[in-house]
Amino acid sequence: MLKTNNQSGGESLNNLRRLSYFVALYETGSFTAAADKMGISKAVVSQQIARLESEFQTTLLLRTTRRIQFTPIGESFYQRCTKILKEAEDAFGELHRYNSTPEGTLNLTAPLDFGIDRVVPAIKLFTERYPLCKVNLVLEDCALDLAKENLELGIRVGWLKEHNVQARKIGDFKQLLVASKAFEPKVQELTTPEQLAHLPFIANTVLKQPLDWRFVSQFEEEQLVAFESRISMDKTLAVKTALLSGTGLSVLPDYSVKSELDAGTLISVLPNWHLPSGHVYAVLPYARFRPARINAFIDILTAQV
Amino acid sequence: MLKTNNQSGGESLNNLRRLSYFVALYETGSFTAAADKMGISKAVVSQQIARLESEFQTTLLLRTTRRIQFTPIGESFYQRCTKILKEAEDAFGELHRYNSTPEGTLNLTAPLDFGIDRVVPAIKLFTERYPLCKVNLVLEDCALDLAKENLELGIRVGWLKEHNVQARKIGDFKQLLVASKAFEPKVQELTTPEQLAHLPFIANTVLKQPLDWRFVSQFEEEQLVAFESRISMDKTLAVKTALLSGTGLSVLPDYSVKSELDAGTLISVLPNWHLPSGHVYAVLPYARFRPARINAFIDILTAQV
DNA sequence: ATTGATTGTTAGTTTTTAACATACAATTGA
DNA sequence: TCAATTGTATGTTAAAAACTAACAATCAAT
Repeated sequence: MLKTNNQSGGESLNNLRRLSYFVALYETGSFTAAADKMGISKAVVSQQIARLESEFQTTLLLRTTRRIQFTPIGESFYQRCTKILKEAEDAFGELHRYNSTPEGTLNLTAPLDFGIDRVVPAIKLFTERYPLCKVNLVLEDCALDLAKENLELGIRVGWLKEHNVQARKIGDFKQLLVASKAFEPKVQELTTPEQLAHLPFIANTVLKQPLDWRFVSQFEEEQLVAFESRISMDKTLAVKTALLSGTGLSVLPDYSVKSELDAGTLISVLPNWHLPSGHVYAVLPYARFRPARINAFIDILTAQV
Repeated sequence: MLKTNNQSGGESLNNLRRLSYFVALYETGSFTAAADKMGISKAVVSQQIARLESEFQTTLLLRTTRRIQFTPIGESFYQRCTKILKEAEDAFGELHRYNSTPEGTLNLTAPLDFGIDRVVPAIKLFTERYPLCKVNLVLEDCALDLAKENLELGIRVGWLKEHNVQARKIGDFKQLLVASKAFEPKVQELTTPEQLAHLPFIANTVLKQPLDWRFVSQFEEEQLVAFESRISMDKTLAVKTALLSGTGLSVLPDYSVKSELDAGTLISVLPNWHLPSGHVYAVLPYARFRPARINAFIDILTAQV
């Protein structure tokens, strides 16, 4: 078997221990004190630091028997090491806390429509399962700054644009062309998207391109349709209300119209032609500590989506 | 000896190796492929991941013989782990690069006065020692946003206010009350700072409180003096020029007036009373890769300060 | 100047950990 | 159903990392 070690740091990358020793050494300022702090013998600290230096052919600190002095590269290395250790602690801490009981107030944000259709039911389950938890939900279609708004969790639907956050995909959704049952006679015999262009279309301005849609048939056939609309609105829920009253056609996410399709008050138009699907993401701020309630809630929401 | 393990992550914190295995497993999606990638046998990957899970009593992934599926906590743990590994690689990479030849253009910023007095000479040495390096110095008294301005290094004098940067102290400075030699007769016989209040004082508005100064005598005696000034300016160099022409007294950093004090064109007023001293910092953006030239320059500058 | 305590390093030994090779059971696609 | 491939379990070997104890270098106090 060919050995292909992709770790660019070389062998030493394997030893987080040495980083801890080095950090302890820096923070105590003495080999003896560092050894005490780590609960090992000072010989080990000396040996491991020496190995660290020899492997990289670098002097991290100058030693006299009475005092140690860090070189600039030693200082710099320390800065990076503490950061790494803190993050490693956090990562393990999260694993550790994960099984502990969630408590406290979960602050989260979600888009209006997805929030109402999916997050609210998840919140119900969440508060039932975890009696010590409260929830504060901020419903906004725009992507709020999590750090600034003091939010622990954001749900994003569609396509991610943010940086400075960690994102995890928690589900997918389809986009469906739907209309009220009243339109059934008009659309029943349609076979291709081209024939739709003249029908009354409601533009959902939450989307970047509310009028241009790419349809793909079950046979991979592609058709671009540019709708014209005399009505546009900036909330998906408002569009749905308009559709229900028979105002026209529009594209809505599946989670938003599932119950109406089941009940038959809305119908799927050209069900054999598919529109681009999107994803649902949980975004998390780069926070040091992540309370158990956050993962607990994501688990519940993921199971629902 | 009492074992006081301060590492909150427990024993597992010591094993960065397991993190690499877990990351490889996640990224390849198979134990066999992960083992190949790491150049070890698949038995090791299986064992180490299992140990990771058992130590934290957490399920990171669900295995079937044909497919593995990560749990939400597994996803979350992966996100943190990749970040940690990238940073560890960078830290070791910096050690590794440190001994390589600096090259490229060093982009840095420094305050006007400190820049001219200290950084410019360091640049001379730097470019002499490293012929492959160029330097672009931005002299600004305000703390520029390193990331935004595409700067690799910032020198900050006084007191740090920034976040989102790494800072290293590279020196100290004293603040000195000085005046032109012409003032010598007037100030020679003064003994306490109180007696200074009526002398003409030039306010350096780079400082937050240019007029209020706390003097401490060699006997730890403390005196607060509130100067009044009819002249204020916002550049330390301009203040010095004004002082040299005998306009009045002011407080200047030691590095700025060393040569004038040596030459006798400026004199130290009440040399037995000390003003608060400050520090010089090198601040670095949180960048992944840090070229060798940066540490090389800091080394030279530190030796100078 | 000498002592004495304390520091960091070194050497030899023991313990712990991780690696390997192999065999095994489970699942899936043909 | 069969063959191939997956992840796991086992016993063994190799390599770290730990300890103890002795050592040389330094500083403070006499």
